[in-house]
Amino acid sequence: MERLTNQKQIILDYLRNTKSHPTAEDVFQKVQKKLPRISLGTVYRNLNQFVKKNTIRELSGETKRFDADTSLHHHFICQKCHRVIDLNSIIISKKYLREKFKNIGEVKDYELFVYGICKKCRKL
Amino acid sequence: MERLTNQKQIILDYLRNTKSHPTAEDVFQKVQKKLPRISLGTVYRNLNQFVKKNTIRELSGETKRFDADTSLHHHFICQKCHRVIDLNSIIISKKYLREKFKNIGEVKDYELFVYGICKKCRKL
DNA sequence: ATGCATGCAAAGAGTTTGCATATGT
DNA sequence: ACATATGCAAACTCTTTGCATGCAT
Repeated sequence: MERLTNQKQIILDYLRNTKSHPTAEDVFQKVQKKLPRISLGTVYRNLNQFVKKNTIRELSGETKRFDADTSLHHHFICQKCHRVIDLNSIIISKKYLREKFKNIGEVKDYELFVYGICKKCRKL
Repeated sequence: MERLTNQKQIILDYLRNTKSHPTAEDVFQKVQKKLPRISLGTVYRNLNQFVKKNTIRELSGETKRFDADTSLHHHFICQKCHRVIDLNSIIISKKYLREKFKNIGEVKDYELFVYGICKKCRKL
């Protein structure tokens, strides 16, 4: 059976309390403050385990990022500061896509990335 | 000024004549058949140059893939064979997104990934 | 002739893995 | 007690880069 370790709890806690879509390295650095002896390998192993169990989801992009919010939502990626911002409005329904692309394959999921310059960077 | 080499021409030719959204390694292996002495480094350098010039586009995902079709279209990614299939119908307009997310940032582009099991794999 | 591009090999990121040890159940 | 998880380091994959040489302009 899977075991609930301190490392796991703290990693998951961090992911659930941030909206920053951190990379594995980010997670490592944050978690390290609470568990100085944790290793990057452990972070990777746990992140991958969480993804497999669908506890978190992985965002593909230049660098992989992780998101503890597995509900249907999308992302805005700033082309300047590379920040990832949640887009909470659902833009397309899965049902619609399923119907639309039934001759391509069986649609399981979808992900929309919107690229641009975020408000903060726009101001600079 | 940028120089047009044999290597560049053959790489671009290959990209323009395939719909397979190859990875850098794929490109290398194909191009190697015509230019046995080409190096992976050259392939990477040229792909990056093309992306910068907007001659091709880069698809983010588990592994980076490249697409010589820079027009607005989306992708279906098979979760089994990892094939990338073009989805040619435009599902959302850029204008719509621009308006919808104007309080988040300035929308420049967007990319829709639809995940699922492709027809071919479905049959297995 | 000039300087951008190439091949090669080495170096860098990011990620995974083997192994002995530690720890949750 | 026992199996899973950890820390550490080595290994792997993907990508970039430095350098001497080649080649397009």
